[in-house]
Amino acid sequence: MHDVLFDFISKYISLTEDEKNAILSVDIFRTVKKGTILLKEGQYTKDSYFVLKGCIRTYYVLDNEEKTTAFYTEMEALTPPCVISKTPSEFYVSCIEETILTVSNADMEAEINAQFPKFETMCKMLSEELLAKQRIDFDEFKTSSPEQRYLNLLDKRPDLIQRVPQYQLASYLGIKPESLSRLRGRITEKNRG
Amino acid sequence: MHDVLFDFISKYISLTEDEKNAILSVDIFRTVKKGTILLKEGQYTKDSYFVLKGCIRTYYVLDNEEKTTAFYTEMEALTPPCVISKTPSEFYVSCIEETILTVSNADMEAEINAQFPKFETMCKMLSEELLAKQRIDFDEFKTSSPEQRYLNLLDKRPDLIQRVPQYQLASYLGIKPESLSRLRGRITEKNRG
DNA sequence: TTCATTTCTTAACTTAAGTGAATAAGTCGT
DNA sequence: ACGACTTATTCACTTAAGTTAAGAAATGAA
Repeated sequence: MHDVLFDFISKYISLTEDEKNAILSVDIFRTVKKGTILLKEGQYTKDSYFVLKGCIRTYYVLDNEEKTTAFYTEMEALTPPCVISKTPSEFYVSCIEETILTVSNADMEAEINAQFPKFETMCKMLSEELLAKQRIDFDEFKTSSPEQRYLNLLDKRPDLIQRVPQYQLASYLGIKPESLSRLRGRITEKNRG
Repeated sequence: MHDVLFDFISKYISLTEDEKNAILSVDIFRTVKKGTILLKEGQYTKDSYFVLKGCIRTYYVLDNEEKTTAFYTEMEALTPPCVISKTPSEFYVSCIEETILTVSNADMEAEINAQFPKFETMCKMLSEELLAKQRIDFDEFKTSSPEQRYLNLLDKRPDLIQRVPQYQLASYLGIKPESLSRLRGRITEKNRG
């Protein structure tokens, strides 16, 4: 299981056995079951998450409706904005499936940095890469219709459509569940001709 | 003029005179006039931009139509995703107004880092902060209607509505220029009763 | 100032998303 | 297997965005 973490890290920097042990000695692996809420709206937290296996999502509750805005699956990391801004969280984080993840914070990061500074370099590379990736996603979202977004998702992350309830996918695509259902109908209609 | 840059940096780290000089010795200040294209689709580049005064925008050309997705004004930084991914750029960067900015790349950054390592810490903080900020923006975009987005922009960045042509604001809001014009009419209509 | 070009508005029409409500299908725990 | 609850579909209706096209307003250059 730890392999997933080290495979991920090795994309950025190479690790000696000592360094691996340094990480294992501080890092906390957690297994959480489906439906567990890791973070609630209004809570303060310093924790970042890294998904080793499973799936978590972030959602807001607006006008008594859940608005899901992101999913994190294998090898994906989430640092909630409230960790950076030191304000109460505006969203919830919950587990869609039984999930294995690491939970870490700035103190732990500092502890690892103290033992090998290249860890900080990795963190910088990682957040630059995430920033660029998210920028592309945002641009794609802005420049395409709900239908194009759905087809794009089908192409890029087909697994999500299998493992996630449709009403959660709907807000992720910026529309209502009824519209997604209709839109899907329209597409299969087309494909039959 | 350099003050804008140092004011910005001082939000993250404090600088000695020597350190300021180290930055000035490598950094390149450029003044570019309205309409100048800093980056074209298909080009390779290693350059990041930091706006000291003025405004630049990023836009795609899709189906022969410009799709503007972001604006950068005073104290805002842009590292195009293609710099990170080392692929040709998917978008254009151009100046909306006469603009003063710094243009820097990883080599220059390394040169500064060599002289004072806390610069890297600042870069990490900066990209983490930008990531969090962009995440909030994306979530707001997903969970609101075009009209709410426009009203939100009016509230948060009223300057943009003044300095940017409306057809560029439209795609930034995820709609067509005609729809933005109509939407604005609807709003002023409401406000008169 | 004048002309050309760019940007914005308006209108009629088409298409799709939002809304409210009812029903169907699927899931979970006992 | 049963009922309770959650999730997905469907329908009729409303609202707003996309499309096409024409014309008005603003901008810029000669």
